[in-house]
Amino acid sequence: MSELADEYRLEYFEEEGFVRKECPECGNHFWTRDEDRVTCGEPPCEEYDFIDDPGFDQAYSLAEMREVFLSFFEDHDHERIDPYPVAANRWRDDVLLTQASIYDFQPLVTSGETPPPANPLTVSQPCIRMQDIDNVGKTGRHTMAFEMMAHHAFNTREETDEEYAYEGEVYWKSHTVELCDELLESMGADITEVTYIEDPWVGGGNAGPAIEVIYKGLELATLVFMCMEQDPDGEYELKDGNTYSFMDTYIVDTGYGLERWTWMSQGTATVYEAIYPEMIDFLKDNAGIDHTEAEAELVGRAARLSGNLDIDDVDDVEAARGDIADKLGVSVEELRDLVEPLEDIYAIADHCRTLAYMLGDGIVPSNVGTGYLARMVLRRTKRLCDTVGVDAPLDELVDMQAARLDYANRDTIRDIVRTEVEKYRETLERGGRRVESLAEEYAEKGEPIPTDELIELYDSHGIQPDMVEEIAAEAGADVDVPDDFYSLVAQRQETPDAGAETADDEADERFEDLPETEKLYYDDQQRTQFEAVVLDVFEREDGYDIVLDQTMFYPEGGGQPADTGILSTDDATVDVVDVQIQDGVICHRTDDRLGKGEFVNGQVDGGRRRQLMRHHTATHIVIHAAREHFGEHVRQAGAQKGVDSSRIDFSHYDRVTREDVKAIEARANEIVMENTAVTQEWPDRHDAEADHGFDLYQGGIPPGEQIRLIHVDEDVQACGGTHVARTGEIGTIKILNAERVQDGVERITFAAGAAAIEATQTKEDALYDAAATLDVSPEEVPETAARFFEEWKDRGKQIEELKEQLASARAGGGGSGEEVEIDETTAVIDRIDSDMDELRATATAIAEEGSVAVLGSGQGGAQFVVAVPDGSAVNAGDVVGELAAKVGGGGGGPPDFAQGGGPNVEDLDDALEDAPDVLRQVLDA
RNA sequence: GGGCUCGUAGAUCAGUGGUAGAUCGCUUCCUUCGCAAGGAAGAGGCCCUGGGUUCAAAUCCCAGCGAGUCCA
Repeated sequence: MSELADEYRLEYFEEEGFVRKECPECGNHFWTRDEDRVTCGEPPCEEYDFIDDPGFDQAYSLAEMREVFLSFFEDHDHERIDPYPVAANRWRDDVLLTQASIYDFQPLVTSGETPPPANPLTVSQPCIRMQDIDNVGKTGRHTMAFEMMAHHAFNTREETDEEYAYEGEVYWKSHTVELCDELLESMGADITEVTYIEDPWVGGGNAGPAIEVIYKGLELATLVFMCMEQDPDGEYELKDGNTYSFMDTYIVDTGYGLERWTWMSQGTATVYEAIYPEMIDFLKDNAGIDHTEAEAELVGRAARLSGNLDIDDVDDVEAARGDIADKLGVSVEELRDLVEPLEDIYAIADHCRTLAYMLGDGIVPSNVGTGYLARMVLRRTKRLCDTVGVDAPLDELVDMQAARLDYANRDTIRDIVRTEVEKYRETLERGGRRVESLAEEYAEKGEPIPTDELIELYDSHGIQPDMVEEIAAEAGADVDVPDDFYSLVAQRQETPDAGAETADDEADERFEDLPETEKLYYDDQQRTQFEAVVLDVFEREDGYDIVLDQTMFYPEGGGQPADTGILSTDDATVDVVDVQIQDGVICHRTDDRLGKGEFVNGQVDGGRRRQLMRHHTATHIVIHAAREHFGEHVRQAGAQKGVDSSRIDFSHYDRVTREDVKAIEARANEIVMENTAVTQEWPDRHDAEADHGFDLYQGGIPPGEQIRLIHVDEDVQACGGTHVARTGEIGTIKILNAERVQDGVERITFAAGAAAIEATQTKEDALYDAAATLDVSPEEVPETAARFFEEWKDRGKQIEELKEQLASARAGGGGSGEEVEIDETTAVIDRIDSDMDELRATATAIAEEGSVAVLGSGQGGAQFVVAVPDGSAVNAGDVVGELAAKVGGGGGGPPDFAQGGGPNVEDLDDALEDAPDVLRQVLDA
């Protein structure tokens, strides 16, 4: 750490007369204006000093504070930008949720590939940190949802030769601290009390010096100066044990906690009361929490005390509870009864805000990804409501936060919450029944419910151990929840190795030197013929990769398969079977080679290409129609175009019904019939984002300063695929199927153009065939099929009845069977060539008459049934075993009724002849 | 993306290779002025689909479809 010490010697500190000190408590170095200052000022070295004594001139609400911050930086030459969604996986695949403002600009802007929307800029970015979920409500200062107010500046070093999307230095460390100081002063803070602690930052492969800003015991901001990257040869070893070196880009990354600034301005006991007071009041009222003045005073003192303690997570809170109770002169139980409901209410308010951000940004609850996180938060919130006795519907609570945050899709949010709460209720009901029967079972045995049952209940059925305890107690069963329960669950999840990762193809040096191929397929998407020069040819295992200077062949990408076709010179023609793009260079996989430097004539398979274009444009239309039909939360989650059919996966919180399909199909074909123009444009990416928002990037985020937009009707998407010129060229769109691929993700398969006609005809053929078989018109098929099915069932019942009648008739002496006296009883031995059902019925009937039945059948192999009347000493299982052995098989069953058989039908009669002997033998044994 | 659990009567679920069951609901009858309830009888099952193993599969194995759940 000390290696970076020089990085903190800022001009600003020098000009303002700051001194650098070392905190005697924690050993950290910090900068202060106060020469007499001893500690760094951050708990636990020092205590909160702003509760009931706000550190700013006036109290601000959350919204007011946000505005003060953003306009301060606007006044200091920053451009204000709109916040990004909390679902960070919309633009990057390494994280699920936005956890800091810098996430907005990773990885494309921080690496210098793409320019920032403005430079410098300021933003108040909603963030969600799931890792704080257990602390919320308990520590008094943790929230899962928060807004990180920030200002960022993106700089590149003067001396670099590389090209970056931004150039030169906007400002760096000194000015950043100066701005922070000025902001604090403008709020009325006593800046001699502010300390700047040196705290190098490392994360996500980047690093740099950073400064924590502490005021009155509260960390108000972190100023990060990202300027290093992980480098095995780097000269700086930082706290994560890796070595780092300086980058060409260096970025000011600040984070000012909106909630904390608001709290500082109000000095309430906890942060929650400062940021959503009206919601806290509502929840308290709804849960019937009504404190006497003495109680309220006690709660306030407890909050202040816990604020002053070294509390980083919920375990500390539990540990500290006893100390706090002592200091307040009450029992731990008394304190807990008073404080716990409040903690739950704080958590509910925070969780509802989290849900409002998530659902408001279009996250759909699911069993995967961000959807799973949303579901987890929702269920947890519902449990908290039930525990503390809040009976207001959850959708109303989430809506209160959504209204505060000004979301436009509040109806959808409420709908999603209602659907999810209902699903959860069903899960609980199902689980409850399961636990009840399990509890009764073990209560009867007098055993506690074993751990592996608990693990399965949780892992497979989503039932928390504490819920099992509750229900089991009612049934009188014990439950022993082991301390390491969750690690046992994790163990069960472990899989026996995922297998080695596939090794990357080694980089081809000749390949890297090639220029980017000129893409003719964007100039005129209708053309299929072109001329080009062969730049290079690579021999591959199963053919050749030919690189041209320009091409009309579309490489596989964005869910659109590659074009096929031919390349020909004066004396040779090769087939193009696949086309791939890598770093802008397009490779044509061919069956034979062409000479380097030759002129070629390229011809794309036009029929195939046109069909792919129809399907690609149709994909945009279908998703657009689905969005119109279901709402804005519908978002592409993957797509694959083909020649015969295409499919599109999209987020939606309910099943797609037949009615939905019809409506979407109708709307999609309306757009086709309107025959509107499909247009492309290449706007600046930030203009495009400003105009259309992040919904542009349904198929992924492309790099670069300009992006390609495709307009179809009112739909706009960033897309690299090829499209028809007018929607009418699609001909028709036929939805073939709708299915659920994951919870919260639906798949629609459809066909366009000729493929739609073919698909429809195939389906009609099936209907016509069925109609012909039933000898009715297609319209009558459903009714007739239903009638036939009913009749078929009736006949089954009739046959069964007749078999039973036949059986009792046979038993009554109508059969042809041989009767033999064995011991005291009569045995009927007979061969009836019928199925097992009839054999069984007959045997049962004979046994009811008081005789032993030994029946054989040659149908479907040699089969036996032996039935024995009550009180007979014959063991039917043994008899069948012996007989079946004679036909090369086996058999068995209970002593009074057994079945068996074997493959050798020709030995059946012999076996039956031996039956009397077998019976006697079995009796004697 | 991975793991796990479950698909049996209208509903909820038993049934671990050998004749498909229970409870509730439903229908009819009896008791009652009527209702709640009680008594009696009865109807209601391609045991999710398709393969495989076996003399024999609701049951065991594989695949698919459907539902649920945990984790990243």
